[in-house]
Amino acid sequence: MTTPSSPSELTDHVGYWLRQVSNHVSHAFARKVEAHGVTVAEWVLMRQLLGEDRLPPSQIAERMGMTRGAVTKLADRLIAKSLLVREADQEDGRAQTLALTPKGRKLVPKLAALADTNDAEFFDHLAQSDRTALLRILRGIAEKRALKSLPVD
Amino acid sequence: MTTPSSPSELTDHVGYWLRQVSNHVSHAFARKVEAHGVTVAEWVLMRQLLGEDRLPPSQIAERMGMTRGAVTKLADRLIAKSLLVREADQEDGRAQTLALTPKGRKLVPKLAALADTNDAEFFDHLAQSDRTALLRILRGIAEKRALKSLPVD
DNA sequence: TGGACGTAGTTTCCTAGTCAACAAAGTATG
DNA sequence: CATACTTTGTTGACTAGGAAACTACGTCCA
Repeated sequence: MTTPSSPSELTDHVGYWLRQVSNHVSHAFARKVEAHGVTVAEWVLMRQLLGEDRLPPSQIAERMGMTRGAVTKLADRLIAKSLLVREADQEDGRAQTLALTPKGRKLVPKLAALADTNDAEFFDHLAQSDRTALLRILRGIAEKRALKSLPVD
Repeated sequence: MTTPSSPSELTDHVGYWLRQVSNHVSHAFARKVEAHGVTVAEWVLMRQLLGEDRLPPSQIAERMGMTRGAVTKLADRLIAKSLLVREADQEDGRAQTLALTPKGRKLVPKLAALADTNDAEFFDHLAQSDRTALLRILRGIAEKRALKSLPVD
């Protein structure tokens, strides 16, 4: 070839569009929850705890795909907002455990409603079949990845 | 209802899986390009410039969905690595213009190859129809958003 | 033509992560 | 049972980006 055969366009990649849309969605959601004084990461952490009632930070870090250091600081912020409590584990002297405060527990459903709204805003206009396909494909990829071990990020 | 009717699960939301997969993909790509001493954002900026030869930072900011401040710093880093040059615009005394150095121009195709690899790694296993559908759906959403104006993020 | 306004880019301050070093506690082994 | 290794969580140094203040230049118009 005489011309250097131009490299693939950014927009040729599925990953490009994925990031584009994902950032949009997350950003829009961030704007919604900030009215309640929390961030997306804070919401995700709180949501984890609603199911479990109490979890060690290490578990949360793993589920959220963050480092333990990040969870420490994230928890600090939530504690400062009185949405979370940190208690020493009785059995293991190293371990801590995180749990929602009543205030925190009360806030989660409101945030969940915002999450529903946000999701609807971006995906409800899709044909039912597309919605289903999208979810199936994404879950498939996520699962495939999870098997290949590695921090979820 | 007697029970507080549990709020929707995180995993009910398309947005959740989108973020999950998007973060995976970007993170994997980040690990690949860091071998060449650049970040994903740096790659995207450089890729923009390959097509255009020279662009004002404001344009780049808009295309990348970043603030102009962020582009200033991003450009600073690339300049420090001798991959980019910043020159004052002749016509407009306020304006600057960014362009790849020869070194930068030489690097882009290598990074593009990594982007191809990365994309293949995550999406090539999909059925052709799923791949097409995914791309179509994502583009559709991105486009719909773009129309609703707003910074791409 | 000079003053108000708009625009381009930079800078400062702040937030939220990572990574790596660490302390404290648990576990396993010679 | 003492000592090495592992694991839990925290901390500090650093990075990347956003928001808003700021500078410098351009444009408009009375």
